Amino acid sequence: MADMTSKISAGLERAFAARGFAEPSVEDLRDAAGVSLRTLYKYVPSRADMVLAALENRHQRYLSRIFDGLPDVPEDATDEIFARVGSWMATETSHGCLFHAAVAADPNSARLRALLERHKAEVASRAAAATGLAAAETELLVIIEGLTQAWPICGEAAAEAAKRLGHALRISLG
Amino acid sequence: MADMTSKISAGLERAFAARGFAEPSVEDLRDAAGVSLRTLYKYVPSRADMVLAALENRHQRYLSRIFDGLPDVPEDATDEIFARVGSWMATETSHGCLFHAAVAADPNSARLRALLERHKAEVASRAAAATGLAAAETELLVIIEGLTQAWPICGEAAAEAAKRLGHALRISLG
DNA sequence: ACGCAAGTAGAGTGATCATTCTACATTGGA
DNA sequence: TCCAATGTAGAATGATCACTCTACTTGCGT
Repeated sequence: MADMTSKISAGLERAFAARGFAEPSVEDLRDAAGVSLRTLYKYVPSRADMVLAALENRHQRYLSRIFDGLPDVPEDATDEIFARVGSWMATETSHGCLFHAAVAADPNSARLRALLERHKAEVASRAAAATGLAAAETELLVIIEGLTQAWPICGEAAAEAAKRLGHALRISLG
Repeated sequence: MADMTSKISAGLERAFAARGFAEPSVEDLRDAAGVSLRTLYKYVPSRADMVLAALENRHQRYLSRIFDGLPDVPEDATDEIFARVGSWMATETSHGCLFHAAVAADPNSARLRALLERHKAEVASRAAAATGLAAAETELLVIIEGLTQAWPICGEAAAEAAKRLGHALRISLG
């Protein structure tokens, strides 16, 4: 069932986001997914795969929450992206990026690294397209990453700082 | 002995930086510290304290590597800070900030959170002072955090982007 | 009705690992 | 010279935990 797969992925994402990657036992993950241990292992054959399934789910949710239905005017889209990243941090994650956290928890996993790079590459390229700042894709990524990591420390002030950096960048590009 | 304490802290920092916070067993940490298990536990009474000792050591090393002996001219100091952060990433850390990684590995530790905040607050305030951009401390923190997280993905290009953001920021502040 | 496909519940297993404990070695000061 | 402090080496211990297995239930197509 596709139902089962997405129910499990969503539950896993919630569990890892709330409690980190090290702490939850597979039995905790089973509770979060709302299925039996046997079924959980049928759809997701190891704990490492549970991490990947959770991140796959988050990737999709993040992209649609940040980039769907942005304003057409590039200046407005830029501010809106940073505002949405701030709101994402406020409601979904109290501490940093879940992809970086997963890699930090298991730095030797090549699959995890690959997923992180795919996620960030897509975020950067969509941001470049929506803001019309294609010549400054790396700068946009730096701002988004910085906002994400600074949020747990500075809160809303980080989003305001990101917007000001976006304006400064646009001006300096002429 | 003060010797023993700093030898142990340095070894622990090396081990956690190389292999993450989850993987190394206490016996691995003992090997990295170069002492016996008994002595290790005498100076650092639990694995959680070993993480804190490693981070304390890193905090000092990071501050002195990034901020010691900066140029007096604010423009030059700004570029130099970003260049040094890039060089730190290149030689010390392949993936992200060790403090964020530690918090991600154990999100419930209040001591770890406190240490992260103290570290970032000091980085931000020293950067603000050295660059003469005291009015934009949060922007500086966003750039440094962004550079640190984007480095594993973009490499040296992240440092160049950070420098351009620094210039744009200085211009926009008039 | 029936039987299979797919689910639940939860006990068992084997490995790993933080922490403690026992036994021994060294060293420097009185 | 002796002892007390501080170190090394590494074997128990006890808990946790990923993963497997057994036994039972349910719903659907024919």
